[in-house]
Amino acid sequence: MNKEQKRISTPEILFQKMLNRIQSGEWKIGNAIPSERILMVEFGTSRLAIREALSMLRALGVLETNQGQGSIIRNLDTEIIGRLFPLLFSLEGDKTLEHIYQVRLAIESTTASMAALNRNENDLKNIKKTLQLLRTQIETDIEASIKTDLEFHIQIARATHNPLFPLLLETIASFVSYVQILSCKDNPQKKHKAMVYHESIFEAIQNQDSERARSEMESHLRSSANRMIKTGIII
Amino acid sequence: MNKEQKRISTPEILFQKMLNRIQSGEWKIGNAIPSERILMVEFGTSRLAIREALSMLRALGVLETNQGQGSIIRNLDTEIIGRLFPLLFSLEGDKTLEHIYQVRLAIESTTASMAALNRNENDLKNIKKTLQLLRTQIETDIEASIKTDLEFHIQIARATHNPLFPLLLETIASFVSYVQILSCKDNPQKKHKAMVYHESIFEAIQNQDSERARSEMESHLRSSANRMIKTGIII
DNA sequence: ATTTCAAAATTGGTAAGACCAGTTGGTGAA
DNA sequence: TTCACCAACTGGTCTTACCAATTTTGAAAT
Repeated sequence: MNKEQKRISTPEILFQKMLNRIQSGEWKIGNAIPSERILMVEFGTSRLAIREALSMLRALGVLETNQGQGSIIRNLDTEIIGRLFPLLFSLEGDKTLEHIYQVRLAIESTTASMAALNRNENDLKNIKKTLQLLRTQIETDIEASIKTDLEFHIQIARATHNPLFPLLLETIASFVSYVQILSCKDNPQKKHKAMVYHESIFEAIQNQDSERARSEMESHLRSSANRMIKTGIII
Repeated sequence: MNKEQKRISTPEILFQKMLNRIQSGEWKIGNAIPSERILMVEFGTSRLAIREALSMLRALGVLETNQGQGSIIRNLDTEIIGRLFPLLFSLEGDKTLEHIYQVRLAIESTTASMAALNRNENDLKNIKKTLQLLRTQIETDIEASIKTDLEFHIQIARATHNPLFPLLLETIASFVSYVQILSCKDNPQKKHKAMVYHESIFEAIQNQDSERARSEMESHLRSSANRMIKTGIII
């Protein structure tokens, strides 16, 4: 029983038309698009429909709007993927701590290795700075050090010069940070151990030793994963 | 000179709030959300703002709306993400492609290895069936074989028994399926080569040889990534 | 009592008009 | 010339009204 074609609403049509204009180059990236009032007469529709279509473009990250100025077309990079990842992950059930760590292991053993090959001096400087911050925080402010720890890993991901890796990592990590806080407290021995790993990873990346970077990262993650899973803390 | 915080518009806020409701499970997938009139009083805002927020959700594919019925929360299928791909072509089309392949490599070299260790007989049966289907399709129906190819990779990801891997892979892969269709046409030699890799990967998983599974998968992906990037196919 | 079917109520879709809130640029005063 | 202020843009929001599709209701016919 073939249902009728679903009526396509006006904003939907406008959305498609605008998308076409962008793809065809009629609306160039970086340039401003006509004002809502103008679009209104141009498309022969109400402002409401225009605004809803623009909202859709905004939701996708193709459009950036500022009051008083207008809207400009943005270059839609891989950021959109990052925007959708959290949604995908939260809607799908069944995340155990172990699952998350397996993914993290897959991602980070690669980022460590790639970072060792692709890092430039600036990357190195950033990672080093974060590492130093971590070194002091780990003795004083546990909660802050968790954040810095994540930042350290993200810095490494950035050094791959593939924007997807930091995005992915942030998404994944948002699921575990809570646990880390509970786990790391009052465990000076473990803290020290983690710090040693961090230093080793940094060294390997500095020396562009991709294999060692990968294996140190693996050991680091495995050890912290084990610790947490053993303590039985589930998110 | 720190710019003021950009004013966040009402629809934007509503969008976030609604997203939270979805993620928190207050609005369940498959269920209808309250009508626009009700949301209007609930959030204490005008219907316009509500509608713009709903438009954003629609644009992301999390909401499906039908006149006279209302709106229901959709499970965000990874397919919709693939639809966005044509948007991220502009300047960095090939670079984006490369980035995606790097992530795929990170994920799949791990899934192959893990699958070799964790697969059970049922997994094996599924993979084998898909592989056989692929063998026949690759001679006859290219388009279908692209889908089956992806299915093969996802089967492997499933065999890790970590649900995050297939999810991740689907997301990533949905971006490239477009390209593959264009790329694989009329290239019997490459098709054969890909098939050989597939067989090898399967063998390794069957024999629970995790190291070989990893390396075969790596070679496979590298070779197909190279092919596509070299041919310079941009959508 | 059950079935049927048309009217009513409910849902989203669209329009028009008014006004608020930032930004820009021009114009007049210092 | 320089500075301050005031239009005239821009998007942001609300109200009201009405259209269109669907579902629900309830009364009439069986």
